[in-house]
Amino acid sequence: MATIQEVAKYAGVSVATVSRVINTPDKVRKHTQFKVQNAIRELNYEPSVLGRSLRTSQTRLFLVLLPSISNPFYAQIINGIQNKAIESGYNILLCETDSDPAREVIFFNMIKNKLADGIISMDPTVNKERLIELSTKYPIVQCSEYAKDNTLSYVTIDSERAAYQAVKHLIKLGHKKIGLINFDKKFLYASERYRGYEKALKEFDLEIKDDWIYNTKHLNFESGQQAMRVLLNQADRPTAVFAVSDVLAVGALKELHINQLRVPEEMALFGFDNIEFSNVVYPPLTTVAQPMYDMGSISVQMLMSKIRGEEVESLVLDHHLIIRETT
Amino acid sequence: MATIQEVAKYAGVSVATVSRVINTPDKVRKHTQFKVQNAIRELNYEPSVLGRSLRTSQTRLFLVLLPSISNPFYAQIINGIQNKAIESGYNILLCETDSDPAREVIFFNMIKNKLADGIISMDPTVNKERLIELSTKYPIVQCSEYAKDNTLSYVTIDSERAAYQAVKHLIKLGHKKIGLINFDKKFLYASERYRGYEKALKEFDLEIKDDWIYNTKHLNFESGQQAMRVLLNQADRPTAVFAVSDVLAVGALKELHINQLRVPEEMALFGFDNIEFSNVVYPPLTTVAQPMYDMGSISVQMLMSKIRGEEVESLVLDHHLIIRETT
DNA sequence: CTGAAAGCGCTAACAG
DNA sequence: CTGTTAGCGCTTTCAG
Repeated sequence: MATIQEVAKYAGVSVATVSRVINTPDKVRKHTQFKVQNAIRELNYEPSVLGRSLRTSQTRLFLVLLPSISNPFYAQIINGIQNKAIESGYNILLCETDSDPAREVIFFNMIKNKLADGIISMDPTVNKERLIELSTKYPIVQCSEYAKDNTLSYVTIDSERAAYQAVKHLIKLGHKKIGLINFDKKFLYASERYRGYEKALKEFDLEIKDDWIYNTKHLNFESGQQAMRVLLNQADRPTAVFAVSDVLAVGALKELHINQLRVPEEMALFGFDNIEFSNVVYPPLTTVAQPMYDMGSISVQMLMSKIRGEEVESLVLDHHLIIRETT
Repeated sequence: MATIQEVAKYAGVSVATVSRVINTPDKVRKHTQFKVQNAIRELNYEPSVLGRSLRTSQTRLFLVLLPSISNPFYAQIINGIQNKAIESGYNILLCETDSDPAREVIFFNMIKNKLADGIISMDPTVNKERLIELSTKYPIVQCSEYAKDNTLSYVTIDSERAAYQAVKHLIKLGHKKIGLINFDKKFLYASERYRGYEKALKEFDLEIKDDWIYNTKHLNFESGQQAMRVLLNQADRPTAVFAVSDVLAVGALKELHINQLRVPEEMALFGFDNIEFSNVVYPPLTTVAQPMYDMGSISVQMLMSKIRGEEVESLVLDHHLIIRETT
């Protein structure tokens, strides 16, 4: 790679002028501009982000933190993020934290080190205190998952209400015994969806039975399957189950197949997230759709505002139920 | 963030000494070390990657190029990459190219700009010429997908042989009419898997019928489903189908469900990749397992060797068939 | 409109 | 063992 000095020498001007041609062309005479442009082309020059960053402290890059790329839920959000970012002249780097605090620190340091201009965090396992502290100094936006702290901006949905509606839908269908496959309640959305579940059951005077609630440790197919196995093993088992994530629901569905239970006749199932898989399994999964693409692109807009130093309002987007064939 | 100067002043030493304490502690007296360590702690100092990079031209970061994170095939490879990278003191940045050449350029520029020390490319759509050219200057390794060019290192499997074995397995089961759901043959693995398919059929004197071969444009569930729909619509339809990717196979399976065909009795199905989902669908998919984790970690080792300036041998790893219930 | 020069944070000779 | 200093590639005053 040629450096700015080489270009300057080649064009017979100073480095300052080269820099001006690149950043503020109006301040340079047309003729000089032309000479420099020519040198740039000839030498195949590209400004070094490193040198520039060191000087200006901006990289036009931002970090997207997510726990694991194997959860398809993130795929579409990232799509939205990526498109909007590129539109705004930014690039994104995906950072898989694997829910490992040590790894998180590495990525946080990247922003401290000015290797990135901002962070979109989608990681529910993120250290909230650290995130809040960091957000006082650097542009940070939370997407989907969020900490209950008003110094931190987020874009998300109303999980409690969505869960409430899902369970209500099961009730309207005549179900009286409704199970819940939940994720570890230390995650905000898990506890919110639990509350929605609870609220619906209470409203219709239905029993909330501990035996019908299973909290998984992990968010993968196997956990969902195992949860359903436990639920099925009860003498008095539920006739419908609400799973707080499609990944869990799909795993649960597998267990139903293994036990040759007819879905939804012998067991109804309601998922959450509307991941691509949910429409490929058989029968297609009834689920809650989040506006994933929008969540992604909006979080970028929010981040851009923050970078510009503007005040940013957090946002709760609409969801909707997608009734397919498991209910 | 505190700078090295502030630390130096606080500790009452020169910046050089601070730098030494960080990079080559042995060259510093214990007592001085202690003072500096203390200052570092007090001021919460972390070396700026930017300043360091500008000076040393290394970031201990590398880029992982992949077309799309929504293909679960990559998840496990990335796992292998990530673990090995961290072990080696490196960090990775995931770069989704979306098969968009423009985006590719951005990431390639990052390495030219010394923002990363190396690249692992898993993108089959990557511009091969550019990659080859780049690889003469920068450390680059291909993982899974590869260009047939011996200047470029890769780690992969023998796709042709794997496909051959898969189809042979179907033949041994008594199938005489075997369809193929393939991906665009401009991708090397697609053409290799095609060759394996062809070879097996020829060996057993079975008909290779164009109508039984469908090349999808995209690599997603829907394409697989559509492919199977076409295959089923034939008057003389195959009794078994080999799909070159689990994603396609899973989509195909959905179409079989919709048509109420019993699997494998009325239609057998063989996938490829052993993605997590393949064992969750019903019936569980027979497929080819690639050593994804190993591919990931080996590609890191290869990249490290390259960074150290060593010669690197490309590698073809073993695969194996996983016979589940769709055959 | 253009050039000279300072400096972003760091490392690595070089001297002592 | 430690300090001084040049310089990585760039942008940005400040003069002219």
